Amino acid sequence: MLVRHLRPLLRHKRISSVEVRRLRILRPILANTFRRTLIGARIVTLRRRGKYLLFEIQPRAQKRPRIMLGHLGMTGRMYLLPKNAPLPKHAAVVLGFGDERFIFEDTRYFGRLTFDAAAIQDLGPEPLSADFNIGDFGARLARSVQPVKVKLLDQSLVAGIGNIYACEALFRARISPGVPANRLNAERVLRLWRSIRTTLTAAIQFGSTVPLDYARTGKHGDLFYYGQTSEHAGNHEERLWVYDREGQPCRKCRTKITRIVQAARSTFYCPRCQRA
DNA sequence: CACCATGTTCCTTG
DNA sequence: CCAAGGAACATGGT
Repeated sequence: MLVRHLRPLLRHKRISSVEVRRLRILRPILANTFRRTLIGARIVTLRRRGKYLLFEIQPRAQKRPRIMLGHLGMTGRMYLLPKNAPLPKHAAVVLGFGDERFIFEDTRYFGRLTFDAAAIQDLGPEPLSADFNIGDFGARLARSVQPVKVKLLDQSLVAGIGNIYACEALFRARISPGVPANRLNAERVLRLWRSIRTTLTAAIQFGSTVPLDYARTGKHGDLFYYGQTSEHAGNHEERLWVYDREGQPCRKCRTKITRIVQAARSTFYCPRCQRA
């Protein structure tokens, strides 16, 4: 969603200034290398890989384009502001273009903006692409004794699933989160494979979980924000089946949603709909 | 003060 | 070498 929103706004633009306000965001590269590559460079296009944004950059003095990786971590935001607008408190990197500025804001500074490609080397397949092969998926699950919920967060198994959609996909697949990955039978593996795809497809339909038009959407109501173009915008109370719904009735069977902790992360599930 | 938070990486242990 | 668990990173909301 963010890529779709930003791509037309950034495409073909030339970067005139680079301000790094939080070095940590560039890890492991140095601010000088980062600046040297970007000043005067043109943004060719934007893509996505898992949770990473890929900025294709054509540096001024080099032939080959370079790929800059962006990751939002937990609290990262990327958006454009007019040049005269005040910078937010946690602006980590600011790129100037003519009369606008691209802002990478990140309250907790867990996000990244870097040319280090190592981060995407070991990513698993894109779940909505033909690369997401059910045979490989089942084989990987069969080799792990980890609880299936924890395994879904492994980015080398499938790229891009985070804590929210791991919970949501398991609900749709009617699988209990604590089941060891290698104890899922073929039927459950198939249900999980399909649920990952329907969960993510629905999430894209509903809209983004981050504000896409920050300048206009300054108001922060709940955990979620919606893109202006979403057909379902405003329908957020219907959006999630289990995530962050501890104690509330399951939308299918009215049983109270349970919260447990796995690998130091919250897992939400319906103990009746999702059985071991 | 307590606990919680959309994520990844590093360190330790087995 | 690998897998798994936990802490660390850093800030803010409740």
